[in-house]
Amino acid sequence: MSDHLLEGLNPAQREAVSHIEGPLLILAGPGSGKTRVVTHRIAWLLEHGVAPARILALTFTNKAAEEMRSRVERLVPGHSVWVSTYHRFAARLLRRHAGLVGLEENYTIYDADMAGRALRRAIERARIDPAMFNLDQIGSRISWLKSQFTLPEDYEPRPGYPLGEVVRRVYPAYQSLLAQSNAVDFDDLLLHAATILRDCPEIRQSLDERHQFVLVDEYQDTNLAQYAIARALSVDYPNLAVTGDPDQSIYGWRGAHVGNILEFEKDYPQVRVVRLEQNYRSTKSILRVADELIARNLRRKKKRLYTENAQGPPVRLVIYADQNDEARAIAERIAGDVASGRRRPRQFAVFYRVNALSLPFERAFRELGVPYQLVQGMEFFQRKEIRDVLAYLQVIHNPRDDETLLRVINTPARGIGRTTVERLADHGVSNGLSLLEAARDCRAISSLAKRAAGQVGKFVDLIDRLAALADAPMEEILGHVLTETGYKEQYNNRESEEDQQRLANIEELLTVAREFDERHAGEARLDEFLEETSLVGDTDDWEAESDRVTLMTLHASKGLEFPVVFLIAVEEGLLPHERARDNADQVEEERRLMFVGITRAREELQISYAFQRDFRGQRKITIPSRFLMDLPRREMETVDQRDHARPSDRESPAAPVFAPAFAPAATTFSSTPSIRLTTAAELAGDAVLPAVDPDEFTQDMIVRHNQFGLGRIAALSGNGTTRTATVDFIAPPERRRFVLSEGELRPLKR
DNA sequence: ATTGAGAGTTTTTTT
DNA sequence: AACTCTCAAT
Repeated sequence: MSDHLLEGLNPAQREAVSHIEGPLLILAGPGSGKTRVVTHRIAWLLEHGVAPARILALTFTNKAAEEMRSRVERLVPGHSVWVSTYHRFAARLLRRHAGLVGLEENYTIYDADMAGRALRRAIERARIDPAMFNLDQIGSRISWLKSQFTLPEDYEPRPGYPLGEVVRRVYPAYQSLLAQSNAVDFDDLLLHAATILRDCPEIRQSLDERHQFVLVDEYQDTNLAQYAIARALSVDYPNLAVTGDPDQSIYGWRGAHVGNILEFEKDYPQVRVVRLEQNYRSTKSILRVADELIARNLRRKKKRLYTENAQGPPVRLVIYADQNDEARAIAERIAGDVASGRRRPRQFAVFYRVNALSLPFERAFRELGVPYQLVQGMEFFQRKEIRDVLAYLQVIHNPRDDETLLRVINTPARGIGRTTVERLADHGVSNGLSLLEAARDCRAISSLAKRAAGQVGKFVDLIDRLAALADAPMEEILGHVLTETGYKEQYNNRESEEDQQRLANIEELLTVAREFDERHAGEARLDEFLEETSLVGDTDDWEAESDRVTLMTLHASKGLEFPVVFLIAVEEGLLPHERARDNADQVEEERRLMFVGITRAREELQISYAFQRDFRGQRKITIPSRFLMDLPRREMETVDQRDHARPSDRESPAAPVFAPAFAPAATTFSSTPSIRLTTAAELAGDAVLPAVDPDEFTQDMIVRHNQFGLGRIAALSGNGTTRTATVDFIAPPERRRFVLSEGELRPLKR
């Protein structure tokens, strides 16, 4: 009856899909059809009589959750299986049992920014000199402890470890500050949930019973708190199925515990282990390089990877003269393939270890008119203006939240300065009041200036007016927030690009609210809206559909695939990163990171490094990465591109002036002496292009235009100054005509 | 309350 | 190089 679910699967995949009861460990190599197996298994469970409400699938990202949900939906339309991120699951659990960990159900979830503010105050309160350690160091240490399921009272720092001593004092102060504001940070969601499950047998039992079949994705990335949650749900009903690949564990630095997957068999001795080793993604050439590399890691479960895919072209290993040549040559290679119609921009990806390496590529792509998207940057809900506006909603929902109140009390500026705030806070502390309550007393606080008291009074009235709307639709509440706080007004009269963008973002937020209202017709709830907006993440906004070259860090690339991958800057200090150098475990993690990058490639892979690189304002001769020694070099194509390089000891001028990359590229792949050809007039900013004789243009020639990017000449007509060309542009695809003597078009190559 | 100089940093970041 | 943070001056 459910044989269709096994169709087209290999024996290992079938074994995993048709497994029903008992613990299951799926070791899934890259490109082995893991998601397919997991979704088919859910469908299989449903077809074999498991009630949808008994199934819980936990993922790390919203994106993964969304993907899983929709793929199950395709197999079993109308299913109601709960697919959730760990954090969302924990947030729900916490909302029902907040009291058990000293919270109220209307608690606020702090994002990184708010958590940082709270931490700053906690450091002050613990009387630690903030200059001793930077905020991030302390913050990430606390975050690490939380991921290890270590509560403040359990923390014993190593003696003689100064940061540990500081953390020992700050951590409890930070936690009590959060508790006082009835707030949690991201780590707390997991920590509190795990604590409740550990300390309350009845709750644990009932949830275990409710979620009899638990599936966990990317198990190699679970930290101890997450592990505790998954295990607590699988005691009486040990139908825990985890999937993962130890070789793709790249979040150890955040507390992910590879041991969780390596030791799963100890936790559940009767576990069924299924290995998905056949790769359906990459060519033999690529997979072989990946396999050789990862085999050098000592602490791993041996796994052989194989594929029945084609051999494919050899993996290329290229050395460039410097970072600009690297970027330039790769951009040209991509531009060429796109222009010739061989590939689309979306088929390419460039991976690097740190975000700072993207710069030369952005410049090169822009100059060549190649569309690209940078996966990074500030995601919508983290933008300041959005956070500011949402902060008002948080205050309405959780009036005890001092931290957030501090954020909004003078945003936009309303004459409540630091001294005023301090006096309010003093009054609050000495009378056991929250900041908002203290503010209500403003007229009774003697230290407060008349004028200041008046401003505070107005602010309290404002909050009260907004709070009266708490049950209204989100769009309405937000509308009032925007007008009554004057937040929108402060941008209205300005014209700078930045402010216009902010206004547009605020408009966009209103749209988000409207959609939320529609989805929750009639009973839009503030708490759900806040939960939703707090727990949406980054990289969720990477668009697979848009036809652009992707630029991203190796970390961000996990879970994705591209026909052609360029892995750049494979140099000591960058990959492996210098911070990992002295620690064998960390070097192994760096190697896994490279493994992840390599295995994203389907058809073509190029690994490169530069002879010399400018980084952090310093020019250095690089040392090729030790990982290059781990590769099967004989089976690869090694290319030394340094000779083609232009001398690089001159300054690179600002890009826009030279935006027209009329650099005649000599041959494929070689870099071009573009800036060398710059004339004095161009240096002066006139951007006078060297004239191109209209007759030089030929049918099918690849040309570029400053505004429209790359295109191909579809037709030519006329002669001399009236000669015109019809050009088909690539992205976006459109056709335009040009009079060639006007000089807007340049051949890509001459 | 906002600006600016000067100093100090600098990975990766699913939530 | 580019960013953030701090502190002091306006």
